[in-house]
Amino acid sequence: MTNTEEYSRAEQTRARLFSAALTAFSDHGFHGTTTRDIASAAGMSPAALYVHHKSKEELLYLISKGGHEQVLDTVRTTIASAEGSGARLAAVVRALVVHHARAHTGSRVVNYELTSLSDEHLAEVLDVRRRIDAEIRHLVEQGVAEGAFDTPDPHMASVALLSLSIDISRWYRDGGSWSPEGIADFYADLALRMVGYRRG
Amino acid sequence: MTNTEEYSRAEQTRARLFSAALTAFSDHGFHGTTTRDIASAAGMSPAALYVHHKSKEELLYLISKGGHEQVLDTVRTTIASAEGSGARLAAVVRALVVHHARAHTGSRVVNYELTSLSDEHLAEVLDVRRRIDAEIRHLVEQGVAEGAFDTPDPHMASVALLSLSIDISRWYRDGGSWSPEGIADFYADLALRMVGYRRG
DNA sequence: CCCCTGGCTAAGCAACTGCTTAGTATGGAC
DNA sequence: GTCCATACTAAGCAGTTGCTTAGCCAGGGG
Repeated sequence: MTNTEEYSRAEQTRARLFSAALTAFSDHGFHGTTTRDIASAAGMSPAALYVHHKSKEELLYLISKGGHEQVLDTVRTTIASAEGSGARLAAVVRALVVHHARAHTGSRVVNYELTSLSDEHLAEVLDVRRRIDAEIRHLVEQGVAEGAFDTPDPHMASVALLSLSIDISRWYRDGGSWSPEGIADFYADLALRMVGYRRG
Repeated sequence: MTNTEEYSRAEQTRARLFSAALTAFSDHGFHGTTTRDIASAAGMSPAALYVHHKSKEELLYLISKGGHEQVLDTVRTTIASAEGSGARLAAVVRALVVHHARAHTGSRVVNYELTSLSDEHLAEVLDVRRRIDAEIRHLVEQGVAEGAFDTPDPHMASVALLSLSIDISRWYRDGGSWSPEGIADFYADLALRMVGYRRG
């Protein structure tokens, strides 16, 4: 091993290919992106991609899986760090909004390119997705059980909450008049209204 | 003219190509769909596509433009047919939800394949989109002016309302346990909560 | 000094892409 | 019956696709 640095040369190259693929997939879609696009954006020849990754699809898989796991992690950490259903929901929505706005490029790939994954990879990603859904659903159901929330359908409400956050990656643009944090504050309030939160 | 029927043979063929393209674009994306896919799904040779359409992109344009115009039309008609800001908002959201659920295949293309349009076509479609946004924004602003709605940011609230409706086309699946109408009723209530509606 | 390994490239293959060309079948007008 | 516009197809062209092959090159260990 020649790895005296924190990250080996191979790891740095892999990271460059990863982020080149992420940007390209976000801008032109998976099928609209060529391996030559990715390689040249990473400053390498097309063949170099295959030194570090099995296929173009594997890059999409790494992006999708990693992106979903990051969201799941954020949700779990946020829920654990707040007390009370109202504060928890507000904090989670805030975190989800900030994430989907700041990382809107990656989030677009994560949420809109799933159909280009292989069956096995898709199943894996959908599994993480189900865990994210479950976290939000439990949070809303707990709030209702406690009497802090009032909604006729906790499941549908949780779908709507996640939906609202995810869709930010579709319309958010850098340099607009709304900051991720500004949207997050507004959406956190919106979320409490949606679940019929009443101060306890 | 040989057109004794209501629709000429050419019009029927164009419609078949249109709906074949719509399904294919929705399933595999614009770049993931080949002209051969579209033609064979419509029961024709690849060359037949070019008898009726200038290019593959033109089909996407027709789908996107038509889809957006249909939404604008629905929104305007619905607003005109209801009285009072609360009833209007509920009716519009209901209509938007039903549309994006029933026509989720087409709506996916309409909302997620815009980047594959030519610059001119994209500009045209974004123009219709801006008019849809404006309708919703005016509706919310009017409700606030009347004192029927209470929200700290009518513009952001209207973006959230549209966002929630559009994202249905991403997650809705036929044959699930939720009907378009069931979701619509829930979302109409959600919308009123989001804008802080108070009975007047 | 030589060699070997990890990281990379030039060249290219077979399949596929959007779209065109040149031509065929059909059915109504006259 | 002849004509002709309309609706279509078989074949193919030039460029592009994902990915492979064969080999080059730097640099550390022996």
